[in-house]
Amino acid sequence: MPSSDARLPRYQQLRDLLATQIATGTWKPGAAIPPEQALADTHDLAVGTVRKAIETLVAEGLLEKRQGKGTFVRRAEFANSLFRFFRFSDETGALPEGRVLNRKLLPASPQAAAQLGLAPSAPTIWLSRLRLINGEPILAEDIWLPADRFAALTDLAPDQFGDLLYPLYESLCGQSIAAAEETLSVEPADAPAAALLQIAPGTSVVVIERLARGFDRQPLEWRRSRGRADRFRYRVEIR
Amino acid sequence: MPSSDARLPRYQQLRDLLATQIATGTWKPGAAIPPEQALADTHDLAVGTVRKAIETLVAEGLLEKRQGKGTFVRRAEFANSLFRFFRFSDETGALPEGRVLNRKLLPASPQAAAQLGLAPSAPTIWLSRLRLINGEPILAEDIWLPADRFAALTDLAPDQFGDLLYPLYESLCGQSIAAAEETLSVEPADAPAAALLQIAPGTSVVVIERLARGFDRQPLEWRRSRGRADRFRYRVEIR
DNA sequence: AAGTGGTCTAGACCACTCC
DNA sequence: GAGTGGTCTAGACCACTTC
Repeated sequence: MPSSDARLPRYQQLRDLLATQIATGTWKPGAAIPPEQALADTHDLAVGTVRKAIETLVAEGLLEKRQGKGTFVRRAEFANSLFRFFRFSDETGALPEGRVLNRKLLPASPQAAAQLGLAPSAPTIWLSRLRLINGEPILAEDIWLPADRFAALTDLAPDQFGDLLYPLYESLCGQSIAAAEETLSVEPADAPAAALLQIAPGTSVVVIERLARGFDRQPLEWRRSRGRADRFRYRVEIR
Repeated sequence: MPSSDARLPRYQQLRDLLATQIATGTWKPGAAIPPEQALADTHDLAVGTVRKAIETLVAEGLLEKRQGKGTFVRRAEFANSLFRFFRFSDETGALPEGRVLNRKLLPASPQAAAQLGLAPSAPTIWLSRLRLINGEPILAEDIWLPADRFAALTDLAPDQFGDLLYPLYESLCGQSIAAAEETLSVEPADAPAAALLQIAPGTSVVVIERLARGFDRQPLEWRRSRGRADRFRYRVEIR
């Protein structure tokens, strides 16, 4: 379990404790955690040690400090942080529409199982989803989620998913996405993808494969997106 | 110049000073900087303050600590850190060959001037370069460099550039690449690119535009690379 | 004025590396 | 054993926010 080893430095132990409390909702996103002095008193630590624990959580993106006001649990803005890397021809940065076309309980595909660290054919929730800008289809997505963690999604009608999935994962399933790895490649469109994207079969599409992880680095979502190459624009900063 | 503002926190001033000394070669890459206590004495600071300055430089990737041994100037491993994002069909991770085909002193193109922050038509060094894996052309690159900072490259024969440019920038011109921004897109190959990549004109190619910056965030290199889409594989970690 | 985080100090002891 | 960074303390004063 994530219970801290007593041989670890004290600021690490406090960091782990605070991380657990944040994850289990002791303080809601946007709320303030206790002042540094209070934490120091209750845990019998020097303020400097508390500060170091908090600093690491700030660096990890879990907390946010505001001078003179306090230290706050950060709202997960992954919709922005992940999707602002996409810039299709529409330069307004408008939020793309998300439309869930299909949802099924399926045994994991070999690739999805391997990526998510599940047993072969473990139960997963599969989503087929289309993303549109100005009503024009841009991305066709296949999404696999471990069925046990995301059971709540089976009760939701497809038209109730909304434009963003990650806030839904958080509010409905208690699963927060903290980081992701993406791999990009190019391939010819197969017939179903071509139909969804309204392009000729065989036209080049960009493939974005994403493995999204929680704060504990556990894989939570495996996603394979295919996008129109002519509208594709992807921006990255390197170290 | 980058001389620190006295109103800044002292650890920031020390950070700036150390960064400048690293950039100007006071300590060579791989060498140790003075111990924390020595820095505290010479700059009349508490050790804790020195530690904070060093911590930020470690976080920025300029320094590296080794417990019990000292704090060292990090060797720039940009060959790895930048190019390991590329994984073409050759999965061995073999270093691609780099071949400079042409080098000219040219007035900057409008796009290059804008990206590099130069005056229109400012003098630049332009390189045409081909990258190959197993003798097979993979990437065709156009590279623009500000002529003043990279003057030393005009004396070098094209076949003496070697496979990696960034170590050359550092050793010959004293210019270190610290970070980069890349934008990916897809377009049809024009005739010259198609010829270099040995593909049919009009075939889809991946375009990677890269602006590389020094430690002081100054733009140093603007690069436009076109790659065979069928061999393209690009991997990114998001936060 | 009271409460918060931001900076800085001065010193203690521990853990690792090298000789 | 000497020298390095790693952890931790206890306290001071500053800057910002809120009342």
